[in-house]
Amino acid sequence: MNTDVELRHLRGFLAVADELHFGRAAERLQVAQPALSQQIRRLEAQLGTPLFRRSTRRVELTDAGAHLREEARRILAEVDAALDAARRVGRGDAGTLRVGFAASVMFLALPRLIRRFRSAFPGVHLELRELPTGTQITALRNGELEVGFLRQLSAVEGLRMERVMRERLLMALPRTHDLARRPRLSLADLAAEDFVLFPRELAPGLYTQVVELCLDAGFAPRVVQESRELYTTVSLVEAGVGVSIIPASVRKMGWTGVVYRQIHKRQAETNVSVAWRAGNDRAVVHSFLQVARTLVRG
Amino acid sequence: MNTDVELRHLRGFLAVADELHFGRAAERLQVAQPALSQQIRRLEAQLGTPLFRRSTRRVELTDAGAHLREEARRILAEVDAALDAARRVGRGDAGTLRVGFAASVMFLALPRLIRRFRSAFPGVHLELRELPTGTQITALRNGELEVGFLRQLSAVEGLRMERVMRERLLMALPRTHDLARRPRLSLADLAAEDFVLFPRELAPGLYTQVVELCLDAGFAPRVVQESRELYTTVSLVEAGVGVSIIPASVRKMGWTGVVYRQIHKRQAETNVSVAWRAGNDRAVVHSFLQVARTLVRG
DNA sequence: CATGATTGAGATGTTTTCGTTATGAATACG
DNA sequence: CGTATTCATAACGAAAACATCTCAATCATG
Repeated sequence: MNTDVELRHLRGFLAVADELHFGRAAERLQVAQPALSQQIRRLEAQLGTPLFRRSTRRVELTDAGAHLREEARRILAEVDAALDAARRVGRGDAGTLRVGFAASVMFLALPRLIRRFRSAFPGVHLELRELPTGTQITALRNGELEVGFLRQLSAVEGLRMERVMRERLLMALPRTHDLARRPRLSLADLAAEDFVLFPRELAPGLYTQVVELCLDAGFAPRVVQESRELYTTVSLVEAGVGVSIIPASVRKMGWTGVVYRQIHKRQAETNVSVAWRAGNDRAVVHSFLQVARTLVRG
Repeated sequence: MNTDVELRHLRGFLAVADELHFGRAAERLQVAQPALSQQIRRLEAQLGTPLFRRSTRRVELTDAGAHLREEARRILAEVDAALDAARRVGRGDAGTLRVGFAASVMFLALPRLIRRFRSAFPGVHLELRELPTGTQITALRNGELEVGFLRQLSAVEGLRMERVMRERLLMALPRTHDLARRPRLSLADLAAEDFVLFPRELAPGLYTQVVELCLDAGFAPRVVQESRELYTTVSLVEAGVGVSIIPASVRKMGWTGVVYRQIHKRQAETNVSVAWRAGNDRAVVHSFLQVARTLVRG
């Protein structure tokens, strides 16, 4: 039906429609004038209707030509856009990327990473989903997720991982608290204190790690208050509700009524890894990983 | 830049993207398989990115390919649509047609004509404008209007005209009126009556004609009430406000409280002509005229 | 593990298509 | 009335797209 019409014909037609002059249009297209005449004659034959009314002295569009002109202009622009978009997707500058993250990672540098990635690859649409580590791992394997941020130590079959962040856990206590006067604290010093912690289900890995740290220190933390946002947690600490154990990056929030103390244990450290399916060669993924790796250096 | 990409390449790509099989796609396109391989290799070279990940046993889309697939499908559909539209415009089955009409024509068969045209050429968009005859004539010459309906008797330089309707003017009076009992009336019998007429500016030609008819009969009509819509005029007549002179087609409205009487004069006739610019060969215009001419026969 | 079937890619010759040059015809303009 | 401009036509040549044949790789199957 229309399968003999090629973009070349539309390009030629558009040039003549713009110039209303076969000679100038041919020059613009870098072809000889008779070639253009033939192209357009063929197009007109295909359509079964003239596109120009031409004498040797004047060229003007017919109704059909005027209509086709607008359409041709749009279509050619769309082809360009589509091809450029495909190029960008091929380079990893565009497309959709599904990123999962364990809740506790939100406390860390994820927001900064997202911002950094968005500015580096503005064409990429990010789908962010908060998911428990286990769910992420299956989702990554199923291809429902391209990238995951999780607290996973051991290797997982079929996935590749890289540590992107390591940060210490700190004790946080109210400035008004008696213990706050001492420059050094051991975890055991908190044995009798009230704790403010996030709920276990929100970040099971981190929760377990915190509890185990306490058990190592010889006590089980008495949680008097739960809080889903780290921001709230710290403000509760400041208000004197209790003490807490939080990732070091929180210090940057700049709460004046809270003091932080090192936990002198090797396990008092949280590792955040970025994970992706082995063999996933989507260019967007590598673009993202490239940005994620900048976190390692800071 | 993208000027080497042709629709052929998009068609080939789309076939393979749909089939995920070079052989079947080639069959669908009625070409040999190696030709397709080459087409797609060229497209990929143009884009600088692979569109398929292929082994000898499996073909699957890359991200760039998946994106391009949707775009290609849309673009090819749009090209088809654009070419079809151009064909239709060329045949006069589509486009925009600007139609002017003198106000008094609205009283006649214009609505029926519009309806008839719309069903015959649903692709054509009609721009209807009520304009005085004089304005229409200049608008037709300027190309601001393609077709006009007017009451013009004499020929006009540069325009072509055809009478599409001729209808008599009738006296209309309330059934309750004394004169309504007489089966035959002459116009002079209305000399002393109150008249309901449309305002002069609304249809100057028809207005003048009505007044001249009365003057011929030896009186000037005393207009006690003006009314912009003919519908209203007749209802006022029925209400006994006065008598009127109206085009015969109004009788079809079926007012029971109104009686109509012939005016036995040759001038008691209104001619409606359709006019267009001489040499206007827009296909839509001729499509419209073709429908307009059906009015002559009824 | 070997063999055959299937599938995409490569190489080569042919056909088709497209473009260029040369020429012709029509129209506006001096 | 002649000239210059401009689009169409014809003939030729080049480039491309395509078909055929062949190969290499992979998967299924006995």
